[in-house]
Amino acid sequence: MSSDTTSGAISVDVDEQMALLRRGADEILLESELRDRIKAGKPLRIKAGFDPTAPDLHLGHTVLLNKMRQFQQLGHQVIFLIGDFTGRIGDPSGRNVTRPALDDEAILENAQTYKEQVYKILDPELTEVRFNAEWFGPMSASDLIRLASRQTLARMLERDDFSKRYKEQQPIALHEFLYPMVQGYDSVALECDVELGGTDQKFNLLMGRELQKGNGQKPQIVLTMPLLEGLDGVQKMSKSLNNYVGVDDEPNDMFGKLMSIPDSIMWRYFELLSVKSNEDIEKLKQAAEEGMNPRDIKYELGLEIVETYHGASAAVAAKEAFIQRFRQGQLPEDLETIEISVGDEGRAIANVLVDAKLTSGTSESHRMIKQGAVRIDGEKIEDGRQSLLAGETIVMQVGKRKVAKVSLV
RNA sequence: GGAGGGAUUCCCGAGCGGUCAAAGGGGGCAGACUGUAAAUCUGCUGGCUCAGCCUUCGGAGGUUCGAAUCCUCCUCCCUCCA
Repeated sequence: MSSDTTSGAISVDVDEQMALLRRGADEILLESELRDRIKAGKPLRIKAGFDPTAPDLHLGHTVLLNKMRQFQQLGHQVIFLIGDFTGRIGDPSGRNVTRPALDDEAILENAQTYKEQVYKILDPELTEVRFNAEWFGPMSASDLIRLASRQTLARMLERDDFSKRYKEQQPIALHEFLYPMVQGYDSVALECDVELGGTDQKFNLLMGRELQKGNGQKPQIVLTMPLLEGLDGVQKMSKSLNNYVGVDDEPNDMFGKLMSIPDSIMWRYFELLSVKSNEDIEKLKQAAEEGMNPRDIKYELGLEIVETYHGASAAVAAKEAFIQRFRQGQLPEDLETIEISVGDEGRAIANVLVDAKLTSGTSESHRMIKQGAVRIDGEKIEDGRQSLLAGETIVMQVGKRKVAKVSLV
């Protein structure tokens, strides 16, 4: 990233800045305010808060980080706020039950993981990492009550999930009302110009505007980003749905997972995750219309993302490995040999498959064999009861994705 | 405190006392095809010493030749009334 950006002078044209910042955004409130502030030419203070609940990030989380990076590219100051204080409260957003609070140790640990991971995307020079316990820790009860006095019950119930729970007579703990106020107060403490968040955070982000107004500050601009769909292309990316690409995934795995997204959502991935310019993405779309294979467009996506987390050479290697493995049906190169003991009598194939962790049980082994998915040294196996004897080293495959080199002893 | 309803295989959700390893959907996996681990089509989806056997239907007992289906008690969840 080239940077004389810290000087405060921003050279990029206002329209161009707006086009980049608008990309993928769900809403900008108010867009005219953002334009005015950018036009003023001073670096803006951009905040995004992260609850230290997720031990590690997946690409869904990086949608926000990517938007933050764009602001940095344009020379603005980004604040990565770790909600260590608010993490103790638990965020009710989109939940219908009260979340458990985290303990101190977990918070510290998670915060550390964040710091390690985000600098793969953000420019450390232009990133301010803050913890909100900094100002809430010393806050007195009277300060907090004073803060709470600014809001009303009616205002709180404007929020969908609160009003829904209220109507359905579900419990809403009082402390949950504090969360939006506390988050909003973060913006006051940091004097933010812009706050980023997911669409589900809109209410909290708007609260920041109100509290800033009440404290004589210019209200922040709110920019919401959509939630990224997971590998299935439908549901939001999440660990529990197992449709995610983890920031720490191995290069080959990461590349492969990205290749498996439905073609229909690949542009969305570009829009929300890619560091490519709008023009470059436009060019790719053009090429697609002219008949470029969607697979090759996804290669571009995979290359870029693997490069971000593992470096350029790993990205190229991952792509090569993918082509060899799945397009040409070759075996992966760096296969480790595992030793499996078969005893004097030999051991049935169904069992060796389990020993090699290729199947989860002999029932599955037999099932796979019945379906024609099992090969040994390239030859299809018909009978799982057949015994393998010691002495040989063989390559066992189950389906296209599971392979093991096995030394029988 | 009172009155009802429910707990089923990864998830949702059917289930007449026998023909239920349990419908259907989702998810997952596999095969075919391909432009890719896209799309589409087909199949599989409790375990095992696998053409046979064994263990499942909240938990513990009971009735019966036989129970996911009937009875008793227990645990948890939901709805309504006070």
